[in-house]
Amino acid sequence: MSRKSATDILKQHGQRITNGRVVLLELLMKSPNAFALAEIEKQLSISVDRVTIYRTLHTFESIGLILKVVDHKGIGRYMFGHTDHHNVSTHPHLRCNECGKVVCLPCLPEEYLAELEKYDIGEMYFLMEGTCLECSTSKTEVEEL
Amino acid sequence: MSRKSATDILKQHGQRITNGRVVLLELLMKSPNAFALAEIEKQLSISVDRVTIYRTLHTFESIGLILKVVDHKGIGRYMFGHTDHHNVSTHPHLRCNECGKVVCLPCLPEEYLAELEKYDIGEMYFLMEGTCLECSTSKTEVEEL
DNA sequence: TTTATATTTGCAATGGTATTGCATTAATTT
DNA sequence: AAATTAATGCAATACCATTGCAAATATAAA
Repeated sequence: MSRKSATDILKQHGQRITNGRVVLLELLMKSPNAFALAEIEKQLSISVDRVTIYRTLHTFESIGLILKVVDHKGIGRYMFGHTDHHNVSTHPHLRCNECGKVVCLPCLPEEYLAELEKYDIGEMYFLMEGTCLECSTSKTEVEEL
Repeated sequence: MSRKSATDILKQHGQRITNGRVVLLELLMKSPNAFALAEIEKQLSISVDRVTIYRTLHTFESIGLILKVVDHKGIGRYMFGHTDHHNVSTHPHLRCNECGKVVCLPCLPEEYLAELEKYDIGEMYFLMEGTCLECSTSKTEVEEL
């Protein structure tokens, strides 16, 4: 019942297995962070060209493996998963400024979503930047010392 | 009971009155569009340097005259007003792909906002891109011809 | 009205993210 | 192992945005 390996997932989607792709997908899979390209480059265990990373991210996005969001500075961030709905409509996210993780927020109420149906929405950005519960707890503890 | 002029607004905020600032603010005031810099440059009646426009927009934003949002391509867009709450928390927006206008969506339900208070939210992006009611109505009419 | 001041402007240069073209390399198919 | 097809790396480029600095301009003070 262990999670599928990056390799298996790639095969399943008809992707070629290369070091770069596997390593990149593994990185994205092992953390709920929303990585910017610069962060990915630093954290990859092998050296992969910027361009290749971008192209691979686009591919992963197009086959629904990862979700791209644009943060408030206009920088693209990529995270594994979060693609269980065909869009993110009912599934807003919070990106934590402390730890970088992206946590899922509760779904918007049905009545509210019904309102939105009128608008033929293509792209939806419901990304917030704040402090996740974990980080705000540990901050409080430090302050109390 | 007519709306205040751009000049008056600027004075009221202790801003110096220059052609560029007045013309820029007038442009933003006369339309509910969320302008990107390229669009502003095209539509200004006088020539103003890119850098000056950016700096002026930042100033306007810092004094609460305009709101900046980042669209799904990572491009900054600026719109007059929409700053009646100290942030946009309860006040999501829809940017229309047809006409470029930004319309305000209904506030999020109280219960939902209460959920969000836990997260110490700094930035909130609830910007959608879709079709506003006006445009989707006129589209339907054309299709029906 | 003139002078002093503080802010705003424009230009040039720079930073940073993202993309395109193309020849090379590598993975899969036969 | 050869043929085929896809992925990679490099260099160049496109775009959005920002910084530094000297010149210009708006306001305040004399």
